[in-house]
Amino acid sequence: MFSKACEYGIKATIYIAVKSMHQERVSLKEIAEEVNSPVAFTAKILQSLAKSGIIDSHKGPTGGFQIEESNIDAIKLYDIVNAIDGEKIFVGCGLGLEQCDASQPCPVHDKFVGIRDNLKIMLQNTSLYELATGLDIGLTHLKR
Amino acid sequence: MFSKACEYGIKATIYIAVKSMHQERVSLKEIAEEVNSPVAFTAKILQSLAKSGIIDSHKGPTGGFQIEESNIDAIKLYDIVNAIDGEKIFVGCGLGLEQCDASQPCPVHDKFVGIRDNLKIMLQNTSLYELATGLDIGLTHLKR
DNA sequence: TTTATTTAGGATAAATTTGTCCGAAATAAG
DNA sequence: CTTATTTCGGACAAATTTATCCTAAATAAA
Ligand code: FES
Ligand code: FES
Repeated sequence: MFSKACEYGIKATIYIAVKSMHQERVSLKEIAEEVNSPVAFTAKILQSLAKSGIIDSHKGPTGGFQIEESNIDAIKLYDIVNAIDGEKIFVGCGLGLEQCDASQPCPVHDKFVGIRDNLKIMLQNTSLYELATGLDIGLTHLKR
Repeated sequence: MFSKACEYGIKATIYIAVKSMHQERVSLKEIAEEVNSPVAFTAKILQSLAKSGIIDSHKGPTGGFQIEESNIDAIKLYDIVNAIDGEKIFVGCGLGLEQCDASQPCPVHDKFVGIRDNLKIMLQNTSLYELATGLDIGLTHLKR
């Protein structure tokens, strides 16, 4: 469904959000530990999320990653997935035709579009805030 | 969403079904052309589908692939996806946790399970027969 | 029986994704 | 200013997926 990079990116962003809601910046190392992801690979992903403007990064001692608290509710799961995996999952043909086009549909078009749109809507309606809150109160988990 | 192998496999199977409904066997070469897929790679996929019992293969002149006509309605899209990509897409965690478990859920669990289950149900309810019929009457297309 | 045709299957290669390493740049603190 | 810490960014490596090549095996027909 999502790439590994995207899975790590989502988990990392949620963890950063939790810390940010407690006015704490968090280091790459801590993130990778909490999210159970390879450190250097996670660094790349966070770098790209920072460039996308979803998270903020600061170098040097006391540096690390954070998310402006006022943004946490506005950031949707959709934004993270779109930033890392791109929009292909939201607009691409289920059978890999170069273009998904209702006027020239593939055999699964009608049935696939519904699922694809539901996924998109779900991601657009899911805020980083609610995901972070669930984690913060111990309702959900980032590793097992 | 699906792997390339799965996309090719679905398209190939639908094409074979159409031909089988007209009592025709079809060669690898023809399939790859109609499906716009690499010949040798398609061969591997068809080989595995044959081993899974979804399609039948015959060697030699006049050989090729076919599907027993009485099975075309019983075969579901789910069977093809499951044979090629496995069940991970139907039971796996959206964030890649080793196990999707409602008693130890990841942050997206509740929202993800709905999408995942809808996909599964859709695939289970979609027969090869209806996909092949749509293609046969020119309503849908395997390439553009 | 010989030949032509077609799938089976193993080895290999290319492309992509995932993951590592290391020096550079920024920056906080002594 | 110096040092320690942390992210940045490029090069590189490993793993996986996608794709190719070639020979073997089966088999239909001359
Ligand atoms: S054309 Fe294939 S999903 Fe729309
Ligand atoms: S635990 Fe992640 S989807 Fe169920």
